[in-house]
Amino acid sequence: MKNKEIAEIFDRIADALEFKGEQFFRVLAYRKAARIIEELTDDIDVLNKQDKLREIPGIGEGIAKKIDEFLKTGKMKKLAEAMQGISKDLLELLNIQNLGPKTLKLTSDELGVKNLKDLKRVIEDGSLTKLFRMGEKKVENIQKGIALFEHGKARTPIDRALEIADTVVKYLKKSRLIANATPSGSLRRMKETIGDIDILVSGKNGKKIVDYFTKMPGVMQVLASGDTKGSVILETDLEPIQVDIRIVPEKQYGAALQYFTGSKEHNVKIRSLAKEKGLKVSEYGVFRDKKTIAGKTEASVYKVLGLPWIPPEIREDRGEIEAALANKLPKLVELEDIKGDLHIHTNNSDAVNTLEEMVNAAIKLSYEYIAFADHSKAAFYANGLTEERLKREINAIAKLQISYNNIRILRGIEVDVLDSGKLDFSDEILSQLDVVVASVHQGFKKRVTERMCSAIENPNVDIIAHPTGRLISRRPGYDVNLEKVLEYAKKYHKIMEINAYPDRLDLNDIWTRKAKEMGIKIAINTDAHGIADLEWMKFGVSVARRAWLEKQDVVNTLKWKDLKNLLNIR
DNA sequence: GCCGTTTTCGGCCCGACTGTTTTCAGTCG
Repeated sequence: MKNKEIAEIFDRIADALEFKGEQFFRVLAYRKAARIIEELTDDIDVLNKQDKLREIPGIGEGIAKKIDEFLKTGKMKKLAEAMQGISKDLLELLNIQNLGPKTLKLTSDELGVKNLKDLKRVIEDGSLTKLFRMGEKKVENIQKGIALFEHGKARTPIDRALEIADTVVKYLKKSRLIANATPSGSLRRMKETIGDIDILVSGKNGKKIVDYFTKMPGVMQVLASGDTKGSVILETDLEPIQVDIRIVPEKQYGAALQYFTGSKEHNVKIRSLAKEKGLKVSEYGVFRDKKTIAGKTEASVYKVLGLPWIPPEIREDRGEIEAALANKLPKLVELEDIKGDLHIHTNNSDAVNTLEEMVNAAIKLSYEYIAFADHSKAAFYANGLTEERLKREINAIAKLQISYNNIRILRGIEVDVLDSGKLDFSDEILSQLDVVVASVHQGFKKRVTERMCSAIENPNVDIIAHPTGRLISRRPGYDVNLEKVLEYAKKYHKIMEINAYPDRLDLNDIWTRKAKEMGIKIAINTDAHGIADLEWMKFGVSVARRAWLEKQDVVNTLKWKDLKNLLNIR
């Protein structure tokens, strides 16, 4: 698929045009196109051949033509034209905080800056300070931006970000000045990784609150501190992270929460919808002329626009506003709907807890069932089970089940899909199990699509685990044609997994939604290697919610007797 | 560049903070 490549080209064009001072909205159009194409699950080449590109909102005549040009010739004239006289190295510098397109253009025109090295040089020799509207402070801020840029501003995984946000909220709430504090932004939308942590605060004395905030333990640097806004870089035991707070009066909390939760794209659409109705939406409320007509609660903001409240997880401008207008919002699956976990490890392979300890932990979560899926023998690095040890585990589970009548303990395996495409255990053994979870753990570049498809064809296989194998910010995932794998899953009625391990979250939101649209059932599993990991279920549910999944799309929301039928368990 | 039951032209979300200025431009979210 050329989707990613094309999205990157449009982003590059947007950068170049922005740098050159092209009309803001034209730049925006390219950025929007890039985002849409990046999120597309269909092959752009196929869409183009079917002449369907123009049906996608945000892709018009101009962009469609450029895509066609690129797919046919491998080139795009517009890119070469936009890049005329500038280099990739120069545009990279736009990622430096406090250095925007205007300033970069000026340094390039006046001082001949072409790359990071040049930029550092003009700071060193003092020539940057001499530019129009440039002063010492601005240069200092650009230097700080460079430091962050060089450090590589990594995005923080959702689980870590939640912990940090929790610490900040606790600190804030200790102050009497503060009535309320809520994590918002991408954190509230439960994106898989978080850039900055945004926290909305209500209280009366903004200035004092910001002061208190910037004095929090661990603050390395204060980026901004005004009457209603504060921004700091916070030291953590991993990477430093930016934390922003925004202070509003109690009666504007809903409007501010709506605004601060985003996404930006969602808000742009909400605000333009308001405009059509002669209203104005800002973080201070919804206004008709100068009169406030909503804003105390988030629901009130949506209501005056004629919309039901929209759950934060789907506020990405991926059709949620249109669905809300048509009163067709999904009733999203919730953590409380989950009745079991179908992918759990024990100390029989590479995990820390025993069968019984895991069973007891599952009972505490009020689960009706759990399935043990230890590794198979090919996963020797994970102390995978041999046939003999699997048999022993099966017997142990049978024994355990006798003393636990309030939970069903399912006999399963996470069986490796071998390089040949065969499974690591014979059909005879697999057929004795309640749940077979198949996954690829090796040979990431060896015909992964074909191997997965042949695993799906095996009648003993129930679930395909972590279908792309990606590890967030660490490993891109297998070389796999997911579209084809999903088609097979659909054909053979197999279940696809959302692996809730925070570094995996695999399938992701976009592909899970695609799977749902194809009518494929999903299992949300933690892949727990210890009791504490069972809590990861909430991250998996968040992915499901971001993918618009409803309770009936997720197999482990089923009652035991229904799951039993689905899996044909004796 | 995209888009359209007010438009095929003229809009396109809205505001805070900072630094460098004497009223505003640039950056960010």
